[in-house]
Amino acid sequence: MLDQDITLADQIFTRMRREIVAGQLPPGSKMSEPELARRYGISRGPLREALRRLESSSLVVRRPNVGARVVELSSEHLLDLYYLREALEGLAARLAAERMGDAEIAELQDLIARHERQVAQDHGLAYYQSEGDLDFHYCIVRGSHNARLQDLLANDLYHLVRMYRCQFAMSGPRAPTALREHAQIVDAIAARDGELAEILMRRHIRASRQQVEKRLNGELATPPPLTH
Amino acid sequence: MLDQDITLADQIFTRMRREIVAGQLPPGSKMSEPELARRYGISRGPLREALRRLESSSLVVRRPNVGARVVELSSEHLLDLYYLREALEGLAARLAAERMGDAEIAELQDLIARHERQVAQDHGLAYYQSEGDLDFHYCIVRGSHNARLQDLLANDLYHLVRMYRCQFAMSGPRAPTALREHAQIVDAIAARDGELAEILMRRHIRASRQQVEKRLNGELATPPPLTH
DNA sequence: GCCGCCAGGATTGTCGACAATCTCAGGCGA
DNA sequence: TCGCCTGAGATTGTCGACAATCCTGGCGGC
Repeated sequence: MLDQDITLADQIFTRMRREIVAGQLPPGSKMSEPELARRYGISRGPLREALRRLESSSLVVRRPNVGARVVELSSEHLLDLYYLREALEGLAARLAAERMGDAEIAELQDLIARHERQVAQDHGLAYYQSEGDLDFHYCIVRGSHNARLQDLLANDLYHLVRMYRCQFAMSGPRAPTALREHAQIVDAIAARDGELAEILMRRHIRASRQQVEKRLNGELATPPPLTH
Repeated sequence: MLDQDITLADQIFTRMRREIVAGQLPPGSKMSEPELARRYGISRGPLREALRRLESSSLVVRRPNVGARVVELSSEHLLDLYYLREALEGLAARLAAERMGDAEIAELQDLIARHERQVAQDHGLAYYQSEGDLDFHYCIVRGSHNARLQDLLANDLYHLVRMYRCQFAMSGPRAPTALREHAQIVDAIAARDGELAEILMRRHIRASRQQVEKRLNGELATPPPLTH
């Protein structure tokens, strides 16, 4: 039909990933192969393949002869993730400043301008928690022209980040600040200053991490990680 | 029997990964499922699972309805890999300096001492191209106490690095230099100087990358990438 | 002579069934 | 009453077979 060239296992993989990230399949819940196969109307073959791919995306954990469960979220792993992003996206920003074409940079500037209009309109409430933030980071990563970096961040880490955001109900008051930092990074890239772009991006992500750490320490009156 | 708790697909996965890295399954070669299943004496089910895991390790590429091939090596992807390692292992070194226990550091120092004795004995010929180099880096990564970073480097990237080393016949005259740089990094970690450890590690990997770039540009009379 | 079309063969994707393994409840003994 | 062992039940791992899809070679038309 439209894009039926995609294999059945791929469809189920994408669908289950979306449901896990959104929380419809809650963390820690057991994923019975026969049950899921009935639920999605497929056989266990493609389903197992989808589970294997979800495992390599770190969205489910499998134990041999026991089964698969949706990954359990922990504040420790969330911080691990931020450290990784700081290093990887810092690299991406540096490479983007060195490698992006002029057209790509213009597109990026346009994206930032759209975000600014949207934030001004919404009073900056729904920027950070929406897809807008990840959109920006995704553009930078794509601009790095490093296939492996792109694959790693876009196919694995960002889905995990979105999962944490949904589950931990993270939004925070960083929306206007984040947007300003984004604009600074774009300026550095437009100026072809890779070193500065890397520094700003690392600082940007470190600030997010530090805010999460504060929240986890209970220093901020924001939604707790989860209700157990 | 010994460690039969491992599932059949896991055994095949590990075995095929070893053969791909060593070059027994040459890059670009087609991996027919019936043929491989006969060859390893298993069915296509576990074999497909092993192929899927090899794909997520970037050792094979699969196209729907077409099949799997051993990944093609390219100098571009090799450089991508070095950029990633520079960022990730720099992070690992910083975290290691902050988080390693005293016992772990003593172990690391012991490893370096053993390497020094070995290099003195072998006149430094076979250090860089052996597993010794990756052993060192693996210890640092383990010391980062960041599960995701550890998983990423040890389970995926290092196998790719070893594959490139085997296929490109990379050794180079960097053996004594590399060992000296390793010792400096260990000193920084022992001094709990995370910032310095990161700088030194990044410089260490960048130097390797630059040497590879020179070689790819034909400025060094060393084995060419591959004979086509 | 070159390009497009078509059938043959092989390969991959998918399915249902059987065997091996784990989990959990219940009973026995100390 | 607590702990260990055992057996039923369910689940995962593995296998072989069928259907859908793709590559290869040859043929006909321009």
